[in-house]
Amino acid sequence: MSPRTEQQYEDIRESRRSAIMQAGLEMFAKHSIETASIALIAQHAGISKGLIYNYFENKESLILAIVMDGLRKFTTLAPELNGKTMTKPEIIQYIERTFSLLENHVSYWKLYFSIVLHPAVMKMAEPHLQEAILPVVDMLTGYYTDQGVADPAAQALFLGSVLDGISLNYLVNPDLYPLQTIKEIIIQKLV
Amino acid sequence: MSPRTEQQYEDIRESRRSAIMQAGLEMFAKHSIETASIALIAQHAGISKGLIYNYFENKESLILAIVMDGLRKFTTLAPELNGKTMTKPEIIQYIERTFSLLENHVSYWKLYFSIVLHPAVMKMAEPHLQEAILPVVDMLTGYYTDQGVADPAAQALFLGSVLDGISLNYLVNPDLYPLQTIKEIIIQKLV
Amino acid sequence: MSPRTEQQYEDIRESRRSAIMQAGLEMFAKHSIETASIALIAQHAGISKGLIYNYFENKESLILAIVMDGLRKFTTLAPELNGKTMTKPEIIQYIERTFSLLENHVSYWKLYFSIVLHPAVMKMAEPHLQEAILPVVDMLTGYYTDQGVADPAAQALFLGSVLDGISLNYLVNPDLYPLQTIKEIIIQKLV
Amino acid sequence: MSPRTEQQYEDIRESRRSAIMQAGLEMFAKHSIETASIALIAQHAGISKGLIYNYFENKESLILAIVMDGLRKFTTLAPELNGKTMTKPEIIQYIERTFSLLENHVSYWKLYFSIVLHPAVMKMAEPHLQEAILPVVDMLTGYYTDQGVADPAAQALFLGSVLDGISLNYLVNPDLYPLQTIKEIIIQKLV
DNA sequence: GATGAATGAGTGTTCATTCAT
DNA sequence: CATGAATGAACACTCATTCAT
Repeated sequence: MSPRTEQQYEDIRESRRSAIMQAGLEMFAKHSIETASIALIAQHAGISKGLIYNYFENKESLILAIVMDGLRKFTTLAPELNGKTMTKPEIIQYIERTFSLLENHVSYWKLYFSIVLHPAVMKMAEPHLQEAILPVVDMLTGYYTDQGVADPAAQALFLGSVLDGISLNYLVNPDLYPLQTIKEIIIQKLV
Repeated sequence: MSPRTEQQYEDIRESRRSAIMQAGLEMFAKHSIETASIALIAQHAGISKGLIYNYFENKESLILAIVMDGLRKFTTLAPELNGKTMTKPEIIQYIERTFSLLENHVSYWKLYFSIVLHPAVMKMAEPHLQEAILPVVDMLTGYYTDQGVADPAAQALFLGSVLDGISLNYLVNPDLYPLQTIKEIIIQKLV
Repeated sequence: MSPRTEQQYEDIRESRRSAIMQAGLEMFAKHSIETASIALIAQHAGISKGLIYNYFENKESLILAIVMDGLRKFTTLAPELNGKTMTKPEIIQYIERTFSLLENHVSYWKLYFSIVLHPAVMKMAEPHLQEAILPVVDMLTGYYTDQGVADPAAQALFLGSVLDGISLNYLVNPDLYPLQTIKEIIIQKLV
Repeated sequence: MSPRTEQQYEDIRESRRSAIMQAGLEMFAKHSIETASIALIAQHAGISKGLIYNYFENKESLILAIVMDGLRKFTTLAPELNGKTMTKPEIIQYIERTFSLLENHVSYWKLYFSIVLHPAVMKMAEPHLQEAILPVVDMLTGYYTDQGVADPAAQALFLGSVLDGISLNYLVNPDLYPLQTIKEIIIQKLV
């Protein structure tokens, strides 16, 4: 008789929103950002097309929300430094966590790369990507500065690029890429 | 006013085909594979839409042709080995050539990555990509075997991944990425 | 905390219904019949979408109710004649009342005209419009018959058309249209 | 074998464009601007939806083109004055021409009114409407100035409003409205 | 070889309406 | 009485592809 309570509505919205983002992530990763239609995502989520627009203003907003959500997972990997710089065990742990994240969220990382390379979408996501990546780069730069290497910023950028390249190759064929062996090579050569 | 010779027709066809591929490459890189329409490519090439179908069966074929063409440029970078393995100067030269190619064909490499990440197109291009990359991986594996490292195949794969990662980061922002400094780091650490 | 009486329920219903119609009128006039959505009207009235359907069967019924309500305001302008015909002061007063109504209900009259011109809605509203306008036309015809003009019915129709035309032009730009001057011209020329 | 000549393409385009505008006019007048869909217009014109977009950028452009076309017919009604003012026979002839135009283009004038009253569309068409109407108002003002009436501008505006009102009432029910009789009343009372 | 008019399936998005609560 | 999540049909618009010339 009475309408649902505020809390009930909130719960419904939260779980639906999550489900749509999950379905979106899977379809975007499987098909590509343009090829995965809203209709397909809706079907995959088991809801009507129209409902997606009850939760996201448009396709772009949905993509951005997915990216931001994934980015949050990424940024929480870094240890709390509180002004100190990283120790060697910490950076090793950070690399290992990055690889775990990669293995546990293959779909998200596929999406991440397709966005980084997609001219239109990148324009929209880049500010947020930069914001998320900057503290990581700073952290790595601080580490290499402590190590006394010649050009710490370039060294940090290099490590970042290496992690990207490995991620990319791993994602193209997760089953065949020897991620563990590669991880050991990184730690041995670059840390 | 005599009719054109067979050879002349052949030349016209070849140069038209080339122009279409060039226009396609530029538009695919600037917009994205889905966003760049056949109409746009035709306009960019200064010809009619219909004519493109006189040279390529469909959009997919055009993309594949562009990729194969770029891949050919990539595979000819490797030195002629004739059964021998690479020397250190040769591998350094190979890395330098790779970077030159990158700097001279930014558009192509953007396209290359967007294809590698694009699920639908990749299915079509992957066999050819593998075929092109295999001899390079073999070559690098041979080099690391000579060096006596523990796992030469993994080491070769690692170097390939690193080159990919650097290419990717360079392409996202070619003006800001310190490609020369990074190159020196690679040679120092990985060769 | 006793339950509401029948009368209280009735009052709530009546005031809600009124508020919805007011919000509808404003939104239909501001946007247009098709562009003003039920969601917008609900928002403007400060209620939920669903509640509108508790008071009106559908969008069309809401429009019709608004039109009928406005029409009632219009028909009550005419003086009580009780079988007599209008005098000159009465017709002048009638014209002045019409213009006052126009100035006081700009939004309604915009809606009125958009409905008159709207093929689909008109089919639905026309019988009611005719029914409301007929006595006015009869009244004017009676007046012109008394004046002994050649074709009193045409004269009455003419005055009606003139009032429509002035209303239309006034509504398109209420601030710039010299309604008072125009009123004087009507009285001078047509009464 | 060879493609069509420029002239042939031009002819095709011209006749198709006309046909689309004609179909658009009819459907917009019959259903209303929002209710008449592009699909309906295409069907009425016997072509595909997509083709309309080969000739008009979007629905708005099609509407605007139809309005401008109709407006041109309207503005060519006025006599060539070359700085002189209108004589009484000329203004009578102008009014008669206006009514003929009305009778011959009922659909167009329905559309005209629906546009004038449509908030969104009006914003787009208003500058053009004003531009077209201004010289007519000036012409009428000149005439009344010659006649020595008290407020010639208001008088001209009044005549314009009257013509609008008559048009409106005529269009609502062309078969029953006594246009000829009304015309005589106008000439007798307002000229 | 070359053109561009034409098609039609597909896209993102909107919105009146329903209904469980 | 009142809510807003949910639906689905409809819409404007795009684009790879075909084909008469």
